[in-house]
Amino acid sequence: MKITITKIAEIVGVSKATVSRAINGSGYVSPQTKEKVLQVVKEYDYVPDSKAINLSKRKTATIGLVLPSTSGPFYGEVMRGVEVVLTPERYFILLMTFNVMEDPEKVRKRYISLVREKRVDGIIIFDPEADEETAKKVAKLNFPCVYIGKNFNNINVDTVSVDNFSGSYMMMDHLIKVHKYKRIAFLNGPEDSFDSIERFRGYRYALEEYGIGFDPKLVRFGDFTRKSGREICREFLESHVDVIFAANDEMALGVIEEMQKHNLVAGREMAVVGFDDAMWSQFIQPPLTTVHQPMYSIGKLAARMILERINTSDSHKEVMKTLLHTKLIVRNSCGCK
Amino acid sequence: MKITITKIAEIVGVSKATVSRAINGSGYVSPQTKEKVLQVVKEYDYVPDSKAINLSKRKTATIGLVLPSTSGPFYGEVMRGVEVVLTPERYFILLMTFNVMEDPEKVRKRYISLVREKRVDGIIIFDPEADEETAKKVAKLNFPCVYIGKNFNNINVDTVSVDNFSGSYMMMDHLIKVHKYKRIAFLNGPEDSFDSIERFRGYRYALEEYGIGFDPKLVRFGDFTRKSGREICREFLESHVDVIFAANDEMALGVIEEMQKHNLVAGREMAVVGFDDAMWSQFIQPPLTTVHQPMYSIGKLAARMILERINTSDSHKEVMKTLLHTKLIVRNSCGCK
DNA sequence: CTGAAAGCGCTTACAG
DNA sequence: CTGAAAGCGCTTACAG
Repeated sequence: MKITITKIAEIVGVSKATVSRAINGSGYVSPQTKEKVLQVVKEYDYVPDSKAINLSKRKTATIGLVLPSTSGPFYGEVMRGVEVVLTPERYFILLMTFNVMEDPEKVRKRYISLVREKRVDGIIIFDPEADEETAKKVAKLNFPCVYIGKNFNNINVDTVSVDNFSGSYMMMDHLIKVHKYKRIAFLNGPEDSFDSIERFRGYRYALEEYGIGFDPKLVRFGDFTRKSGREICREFLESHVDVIFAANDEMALGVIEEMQKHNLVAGREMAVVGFDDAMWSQFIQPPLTTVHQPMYSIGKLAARMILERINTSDSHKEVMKTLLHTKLIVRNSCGCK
Repeated sequence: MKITITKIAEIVGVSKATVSRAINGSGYVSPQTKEKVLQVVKEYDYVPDSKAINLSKRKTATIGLVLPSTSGPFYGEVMRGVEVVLTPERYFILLMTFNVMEDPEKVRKRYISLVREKRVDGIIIFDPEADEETAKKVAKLNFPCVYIGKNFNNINVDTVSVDNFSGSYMMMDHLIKVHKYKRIAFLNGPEDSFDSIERFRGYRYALEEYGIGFDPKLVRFGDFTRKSGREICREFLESHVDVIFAANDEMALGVIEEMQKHNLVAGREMAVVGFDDAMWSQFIQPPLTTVHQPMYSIGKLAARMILERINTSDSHKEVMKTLLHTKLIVRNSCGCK
């Protein structure tokens, strides 16, 4: 036998409205009535049904969080950041990832439904492969939403991402100023990856800045996997470069592994650096010099932006495009001791 | 101006009931009416509000998932397993972790509220530190729920966990049979950890089985951290043991690091093995021999059990206590090449 | 095959 | 300070 607010009201001998007010501390209730109500509530162990509250209040107190996967190097940090700001505000997190369905487009449809069905009050989307088409659809929903990792410049949607350009530049700065490297190879990521493009831009910019000629022969496209790191490493082995700057840690790891196979050690015969500061990057031999991405901060910021959107009724505040700084992590693979 | 089922009904010129039936494919609707309805639905881009559906159907189509943290070594795998079975069944996942609040008891209250408020249809709880008190409370709710990693034997709640005992035994079997080690130190976890207890039990059992005397001096309690691995390693350095079997990978890593400091390499001067198969355990030097826990399978199984509970109305099926097998991962730190 | 009506379990103006 | 009533936006017997 289910116990509802109606029942409590009957037992106490007041109206549902009063019970509601007593429980929520909203509106006036005489201390005596309030006490009586609260006592019966406790006695019957009554807890309001959130489904009814949600419908009545037209909100769900939950935020959707879409991630590329759960097991990746830093998605956990994003989650943590999101949680840290959302939990104290009494929001719940609805998780959705790409690591389940074959077709990413299905996931995109699914996260769009999430908001169209009003199952969440806002949504944080980390979808590195999202196309502008999708982003436009999302923007059109006119709903609290922030994209992580893509700053769709010409689309009217909030974003928070990392300054890949300056991160890459900082790394180059270290390689050139501290190590005096000249022949710096760049192991790029996929051509259409926004991150890759920015990191490559940082590479080129630094080259120019320091008056080192850009040599297209020193650039190769990989696909962010360890395997492509290995393969491309082989190609570079003969061309006598000072350092391979891989656009992510996975590929850097591949390079290091390939070198080991040839009895070469990274940081001695040739330096190797990465980007991401993956969890394991400090554990490999030699520990990897890389660029740390502030995933935790990203999560926190994204969550704050969502709350901001939810709480400001002015449905047309200007779009927020935020950029966070990276941090250079110097370990040993660059040649430092 | 919000578009609801009532509006659609008006436009088409039928009742809400019919619209509902047409959309959901429930009950009879003439093909003509159905088509008309669906067309207007499309035209106005109507999507039913899930909050209303939830209330009306008295369910939420979401499952709570409680995890110790998001960034840990294998929680991502649990999530993935859970998602893989829940997503095709059209369930959503509400995530809650311990990595946010100072006080774990608060989180426990929070996840209990989750079900009391009926915000979810079922809940999967991975809470290694949960006491019996909490488990009893949860059991009393009489609600689809499964605990991961604790098999509260005398409590009426579904559980799925890993067979730590046999995992530990397998490791011992390898150390003794393959490597002929005799002086096997055990670096235990916290005394009150259920996992530790079982792993220690496997250790002792194997010793007995192989007629190796149990030497209490070869057992130390750590706290599952890298730091305690380092500290305890020092104590063992003089006592000339063949191998240190750490109750988890973190501590094994600590041991290896401490050895390095003394210019000792794990697997040569002294073997070191762990338990967990943490993400990075294959990357460290030497790669760690350890016991793999099937976290992905655990996630899948837990999710299946929840669905089972939800779908069988017989509210009193017998309690399910499942145990999954671990797998020995032989790498090099045990002395294997 | 379709509609009127009750119901899901709350909240919240409004009136007193 | 409190209650009656409308409303949130659906679903689902029930009757026809």
